[in-house]
Amino acid sequence: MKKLGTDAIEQVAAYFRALAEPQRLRLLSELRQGERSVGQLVEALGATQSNVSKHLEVLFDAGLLSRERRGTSTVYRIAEAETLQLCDLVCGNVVRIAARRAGRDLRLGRG
Amino acid sequence: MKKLGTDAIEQVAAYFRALAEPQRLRLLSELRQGERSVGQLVEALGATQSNVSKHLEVLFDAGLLSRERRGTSTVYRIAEAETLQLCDLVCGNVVRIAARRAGRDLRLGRG
DNA sequence: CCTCTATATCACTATATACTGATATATAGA
DNA sequence: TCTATATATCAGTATATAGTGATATAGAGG
Repeated sequence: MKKLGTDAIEQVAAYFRALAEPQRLRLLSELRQGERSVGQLVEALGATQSNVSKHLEVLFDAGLLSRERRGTSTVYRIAEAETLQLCDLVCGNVVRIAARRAGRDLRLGRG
Repeated sequence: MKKLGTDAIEQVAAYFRALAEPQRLRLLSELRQGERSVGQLVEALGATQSNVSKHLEVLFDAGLLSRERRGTSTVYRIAEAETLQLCDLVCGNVVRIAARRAGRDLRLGRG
């Protein structure tokens, strides 16, 4: 990370913010299997249509998803392979952090 | 990303949430140069001590930072190299998304 | 113990946003 | 045009959290 300007920092924060929500991560997880219509996603998550639509909008605005109108439906898909790479990296980090914490807890604060 | 349980999803979201704040990204950017005391970070960001301390707590709780008491000071550092890798990846994504948007804007909605 | 300094935490306010139910918009077909 | 379906958006509420100033805590030194 070089010196980032205020705008760039805010953009990066916005990117992370889009990912900082369980429901949106579930949507990404679902879309990882392939493109899906809003209705299919509503079904898959068991959430309200309004809720899913709004979260999809957030992900789309953040540039994480692309979409395409198909008849009366809108089909969403993950915009870039790098998004998945990112999720994988974070999942790995989370696992490592959990392991580190568990280890420290077991050794009673020696980590 | 395999099927993640509710807890795991929430943990990943929490990890992203910790990163979803400009002030915290600035702290990470500062700490990328090496360990720093709270006072040094207050100076570097030009923020209040209370504010910096709280953000450091959030990053620490998320497992992104480690800390060490040294006299009356507390010194923070980035806990894992992977955290930086993550930031770099996101910075790259943000740049690409911006470029994609710019291109689409220029071509009037053909992207 | 007293004081100085560094840091953490508290009480409070302001703002952002997740959620819901209702409504608006858009497309397909009769 | 009228209807049905799919999706987007609106209005309202509840909750989370960023920010501030004040206070509490902890270590160093007299």
